Amino acid sequence: MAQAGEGRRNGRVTIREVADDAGVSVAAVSKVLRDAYGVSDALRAKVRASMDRLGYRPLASARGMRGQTYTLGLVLPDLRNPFFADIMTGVNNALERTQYQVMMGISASTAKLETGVVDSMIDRQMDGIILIGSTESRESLNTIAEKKPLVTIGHHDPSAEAFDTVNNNDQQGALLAVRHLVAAGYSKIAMLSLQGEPSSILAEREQGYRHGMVEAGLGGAINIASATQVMRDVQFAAKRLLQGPRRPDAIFCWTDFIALEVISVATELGLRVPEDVGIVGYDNTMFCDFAQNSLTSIDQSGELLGLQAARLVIERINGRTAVEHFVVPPRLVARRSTSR
Amino acid sequence: MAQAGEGRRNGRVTIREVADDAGVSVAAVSKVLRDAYGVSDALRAKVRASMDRLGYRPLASARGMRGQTYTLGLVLPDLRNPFFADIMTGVNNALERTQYQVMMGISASTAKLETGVVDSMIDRQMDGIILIGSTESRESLNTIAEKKPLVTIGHHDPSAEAFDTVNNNDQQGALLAVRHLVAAGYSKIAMLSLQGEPSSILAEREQGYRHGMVEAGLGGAINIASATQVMRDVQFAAKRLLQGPRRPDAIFCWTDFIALEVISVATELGLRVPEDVGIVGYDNTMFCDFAQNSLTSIDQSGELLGLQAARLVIERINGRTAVEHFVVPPRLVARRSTSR
DNA sequence: TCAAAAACGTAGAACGGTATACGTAGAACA
DNA sequence: TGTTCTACGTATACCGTTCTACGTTTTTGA
Repeated sequence: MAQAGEGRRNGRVTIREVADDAGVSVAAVSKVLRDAYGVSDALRAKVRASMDRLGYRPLASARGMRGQTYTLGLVLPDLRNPFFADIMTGVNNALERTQYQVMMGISASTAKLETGVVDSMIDRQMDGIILIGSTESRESLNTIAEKKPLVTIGHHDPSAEAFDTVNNNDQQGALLAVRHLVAAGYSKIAMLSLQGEPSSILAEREQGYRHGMVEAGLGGAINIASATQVMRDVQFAAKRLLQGPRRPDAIFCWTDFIALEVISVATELGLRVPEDVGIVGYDNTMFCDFAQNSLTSIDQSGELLGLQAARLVIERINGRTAVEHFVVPPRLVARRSTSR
Repeated sequence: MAQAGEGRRNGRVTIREVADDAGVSVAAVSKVLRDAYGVSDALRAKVRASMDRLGYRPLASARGMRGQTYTLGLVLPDLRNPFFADIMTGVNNALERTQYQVMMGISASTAKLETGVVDSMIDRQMDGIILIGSTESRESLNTIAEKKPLVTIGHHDPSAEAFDTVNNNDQQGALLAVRHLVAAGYSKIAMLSLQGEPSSILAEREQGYRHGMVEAGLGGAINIASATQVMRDVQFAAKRLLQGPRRPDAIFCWTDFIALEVISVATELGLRVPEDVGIVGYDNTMFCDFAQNSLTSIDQSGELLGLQAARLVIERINGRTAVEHFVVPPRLVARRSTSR
């Protein structure tokens, strides 16, 4: 076991070899590497040339021992939801011209796994952490923030001090959805929410939904069902709603791919979308636009969220301590699934 | 900048503190950590207790300097394709009871970015690398394999010696698709393939498609179009096919989400699926099952592929050098999109 | 009963960078 | 002309582990 590892390590160029090649000290090379103070242009050029010639790449582990690893950790709840692809695009754009690299981990939407992933990112000396759709408590997040610069996406905590948050206005997004449905003539509007560890964005969306219903004088029709992200569970919940005594004429779903599944269930039950039941999703992912779905959805500009999160975490790495809470307004994109 | 980093590092428990707490040497603690030879049960228990009491976690960077980091790198081409979620499930299952952790990177399906991601994983001392849907050349892969244990998923190279491969039989998968379409009464069967850097799995699928067409006496109708993964591009290619002079009555698409897009385009053009045009996808991702899609697809057991890849890379880390090529047979799942 | 072997534990040199403390030369200032 | 800065380089301790080499105790075998 050690054998294979040892054999492979050979051939790796070290900072010492670069220093020898350039005829300077190790410290000088390190300075060039870090863009540190006290290097002349001539020396910099000489060192750069040697690095290129030898194909030198600094070892992140070694750097991590005393300085930075130039690695950002990004935790996703789930790989099936294409919304996260949009966020990643934004993150990558923000990092394009920096020397930072992102490594992703999956929390599978459970606090236990999420903690494990985050801990292992801290163990791996990530310089900063971006947490998407976290279900952790304020204290847990503060604990993480004590150790590493932290930014959350999709976690509402406007009074948080130790970490930054990036969000769309989920309450308003839900409100837009309800208003749109009401305007389209629906009145028995239900919401399908997420079951499991309580998440602040779901709380916000539920709040917005309630608000919208009351505003439209439909407070009596408020009806929030919930299901985990497991297929079978969603199908069951959707059937319950659509076959129950208080059958809704519209369902606002907390995320697109759940909405697509609800469309599927409705279709199988012989219900027509949008005539018999209107459906609204959230995130406006690429699948909404497919003709067979044509799903009305709330756009929360995932790419922008990712971009901002990356910007904020790098600012924190560079020393900012004042908290920042970034909120983008959501936008409703109407499609056929609600055009009654 | 250093300030923030320094302030945060404080409080981290080191192996020395554990050793002091347990009243043993640092080396002894390290041995316990690595399950190395020469520790009595009593010592092990004592050390474990101290580790728990102090909340000790070994620092990956420091471990990486001499030994392993217990981190596996996994490179995905794309975050939008839900197929990769299946693979990840398998990988995670395989790693459940080990101390390995996976970190993911995205190659965006370009060799340049892929090289960058892989290099940065090597810099970060990942113990092994799993590459999904790689478009790199044999030499590049060999170069990587020289440095780290490497396993590819979705890359055919049965004569590779330096790294393991895990695949489904793509040629057979395509063959199944064509045979199924022929049996359902389609004859002008086109294939929509992937444009860009040549990929061996696409080559295999095209080969299988050709083979199937010839076998059915339809050699003259062979028609392979291609498009990148960009939405607009796919739509354009689909329209070209469906509005062209040799309009096919069925299209075999290289992956599900492309097929869903083709269904969308066909629908918008007023064509009925499956009556006017039959559609087959590949990967049998969760979206195929939705009633509005009901997409016939080829299942390649993503979860199994992920599981095997993780197993193989760990075996290599543990010293195996003999090459292994794992191939799983694909399975056609018929749905409404081809039931003429 | 004694030598040899096995089991257990320790000391301390790596690993490849970073960053502090310091030396030296030339420029600027009085 | 000396003094004080500033710019540029260097030497080297240090980060938290691993792992080899070695010493000591216990067990085994004849």
